[in-house]
Amino acid sequence: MSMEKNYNPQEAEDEIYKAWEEGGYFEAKSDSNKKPFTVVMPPPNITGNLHMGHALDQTMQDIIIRFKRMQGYCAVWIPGTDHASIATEAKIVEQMRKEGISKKDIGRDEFLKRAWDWKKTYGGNITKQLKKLGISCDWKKERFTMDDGCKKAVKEFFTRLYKKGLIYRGERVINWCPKCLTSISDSEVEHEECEGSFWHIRYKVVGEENYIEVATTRPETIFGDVALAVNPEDERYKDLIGKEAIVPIVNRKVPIIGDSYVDITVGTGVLKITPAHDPNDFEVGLRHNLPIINVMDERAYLNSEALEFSGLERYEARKLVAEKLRKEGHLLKIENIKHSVGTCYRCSTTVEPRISKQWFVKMEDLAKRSLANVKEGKVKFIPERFIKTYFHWMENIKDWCISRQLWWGHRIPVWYCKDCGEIIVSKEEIKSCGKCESRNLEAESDTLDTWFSAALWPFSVLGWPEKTEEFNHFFPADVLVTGYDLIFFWIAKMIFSSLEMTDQVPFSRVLIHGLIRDSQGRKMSKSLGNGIDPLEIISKYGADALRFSLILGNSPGNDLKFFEEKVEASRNFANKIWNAARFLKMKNENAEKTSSEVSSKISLADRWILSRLNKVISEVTASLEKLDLGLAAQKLYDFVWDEFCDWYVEFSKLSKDNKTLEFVIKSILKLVHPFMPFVTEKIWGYFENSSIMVSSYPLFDKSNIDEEAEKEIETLMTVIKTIRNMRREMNVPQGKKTSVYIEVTESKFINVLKQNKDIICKLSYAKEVEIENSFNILKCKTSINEYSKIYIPMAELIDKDAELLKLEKQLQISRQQLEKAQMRLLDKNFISKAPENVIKGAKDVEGKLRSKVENLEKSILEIKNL
RNA sequence: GGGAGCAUAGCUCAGUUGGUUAGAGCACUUGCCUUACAAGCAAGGGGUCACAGGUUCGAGUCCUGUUGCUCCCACCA
Repeated sequence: MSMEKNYNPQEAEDEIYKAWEEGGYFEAKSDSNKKPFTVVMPPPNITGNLHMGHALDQTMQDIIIRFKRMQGYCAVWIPGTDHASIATEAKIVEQMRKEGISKKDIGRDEFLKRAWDWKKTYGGNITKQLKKLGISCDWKKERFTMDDGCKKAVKEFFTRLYKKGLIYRGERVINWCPKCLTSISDSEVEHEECEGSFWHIRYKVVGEENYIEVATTRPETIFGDVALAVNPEDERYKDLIGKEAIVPIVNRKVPIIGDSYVDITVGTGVLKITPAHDPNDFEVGLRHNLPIINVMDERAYLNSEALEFSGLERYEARKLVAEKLRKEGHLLKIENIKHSVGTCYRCSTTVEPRISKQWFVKMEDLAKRSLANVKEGKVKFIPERFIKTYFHWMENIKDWCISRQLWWGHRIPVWYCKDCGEIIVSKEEIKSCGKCESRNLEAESDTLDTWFSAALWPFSVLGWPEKTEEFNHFFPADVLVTGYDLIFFWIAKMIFSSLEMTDQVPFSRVLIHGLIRDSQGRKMSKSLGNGIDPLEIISKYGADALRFSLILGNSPGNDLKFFEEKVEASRNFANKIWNAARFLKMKNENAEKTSSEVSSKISLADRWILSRLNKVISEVTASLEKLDLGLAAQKLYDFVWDEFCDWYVEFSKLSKDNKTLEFVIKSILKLVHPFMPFVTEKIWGYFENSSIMVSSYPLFDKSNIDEEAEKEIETLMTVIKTIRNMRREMNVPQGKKTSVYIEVTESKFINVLKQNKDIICKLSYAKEVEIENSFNILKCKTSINEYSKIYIPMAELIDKDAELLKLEKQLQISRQQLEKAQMRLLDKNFISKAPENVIKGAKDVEGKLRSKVENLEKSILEIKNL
């Protein structure tokens, strides 16, 4: 089968992926006696569509796992999806809204049935899309965060923490999303800087004529005011402590209290205390035994506490309350300020602090332990700097609110006895109260934070809490790949959960990547409409091109801007490899036809490329071991394109022996395979009967390192480049062959140059090449490098003056460089302090420059004497 | 308020533990359909590595400060 002129990914990819799956190459057996290497996939949301972030994340994991698999590890990559409780529930609710029904209309069971149906229909979309990227995860091990195994793990986790006293239920002011209608945790709140106002309101002091001025950003919560607070140290107000003030509009008498929480420098230094609507006010309220008045419902509409404002939405109410305050003369002024507002990370609605009963995980001890383990280096962050982010967060962590007022999710395994009030926490379904034997039980209706189950992912996917062979073999994971935006949401939670449940860290290294932005550096988002669909890019350029462009030249942890041009360049690279292979194939076929004898003697070019290949193998392997994927890709790109294609392939056109060519191409295919799995597999198929996936990764072979050959080839290249450059300067068209005379000034290279005359001749487009120690040729175009002086006889084209000018300019530059180099060598400090190899390098440079200067001087003299 | 990152060619970015002449891709100029590849080949132009100090024989790289941009965290009502 012949190879087309250009590689066509569209035709190849799906077929290859199918063959891989059918071949079972993605599967890892836990009974394998190979050393395990484990990667656990961050589960994409079932509601999600493939975006560039996934593409990056998945590609990185795939490169690592393919590399390790080829190295001979029992490499397993476990895929799965996340139930994404808020996002999915919102989707179902929206779907129902279109049908004109609500959650209440159909009830919990019917709702869950719909949700599961939805999951069955659409939940697999994202996995289908992932496959387009060519990822080699073990689909037979695919999991879902709400499958039976995960349910078991969640119950185990919850009950064990509860028994240890690490989970508790309590009434707190939590973050409430009035749109999603659920509590959310601190990490699910995003802070946004926005324009706001300070409303300065006066409160009358009871029994006195004076007023106190209070500044607030939220006048609508005035109905929940239960005190005014000042700092006891504040000279302006300390006499007021113990007195009472009257809340305007509601005309309620409230105490004026002293609390050191109040910041003297902020606003007027007086704070209105609204315990139901601010977490700090809540704390103040606790300290001073104040009542709690909730003035809003779950949608953030004012309730009956708000008098005539009841039933109004919070922003509407804010306006009207301020207006009434103004009319009554209590509004002193409005000051424009910038302040930060918490918003829901799912729907961007401004969160409402809300008092309610919720379940919490006590974080202090868990955080301490996970901090200690990371500090000991049991989990390494790549790049390292993110460890600081992690430490800072862990050191300042507060209890984690885990209950959600949603239906789609893991139901909290708790029952309340309606008779004796007992709280029963159990992994099993409970029918009667263990204390009073009453059967009058009520199950907890809340579900758990999605991240609660995600926290267990690295071990729940391996069968935990059951004692499975897989868990023993594959846990803990070796690498976790994810974005820096998930450090708090996920990485931190996995670490403490794993330590608590398994006494081990969940993974030894975390590879953190950045965000993908559009070409202007903006986040890709639905609202901006600047998202680029990876599937479209794949269908246009192929998955390999997309993968490579996301990896090439990117260092870990940095954001990256997406440019289609880069994908194009990557596609061209795939095509370049394709064509190198095509060249080999054609060459092999021709050789068969002519069936001429090939010499078994290994040529200089062969020695050189094998030496270079082995250095590249060693460098790329080292980069991949360090998880520096971008650097590895860059090294491969440079080697394949510049050294192999541009030089070696050209050299090989003069040789009948294809052995080294074939060996190097096959090695390149293997090295590139983790990055570009499809094109390498496709090409491999033209030469081998097996899959490249089961081939072994190239090993560094020290015996192939040949410094002499490298040095000699470098000399050849320099000479060839000089000739090409001369031709270009003289405007000799590519097709026109010239004679070339090479006067070798560095005599040790004369044999090499002579032996490889044919190479020089071909690659410098020469008619004939003469190589000697000296020539006596006049009226020639000349050029000088450190090894030689080159003549091209094109007398009619030579402008003597111009030539002189050029050479003199060159001489001047070279002299300056030489002078600098000599100064260095004369510097006693340098000679005594610099390491030997550096001094040797400096001497080499000086030698080269000196001979170049000498050559130039000689040439100038010759031309002058013409 | 605290922390982190970035600043290198027109654009996007690499640049290992400091080592001398700072790289790549894209873009640009010029010439080539040289039978692997025009998705290509060859040659070329373009950089006081943000600024100011310091350490060092030697600094894009390490230290200090300044400026500009970005992000994260935080209970200033």
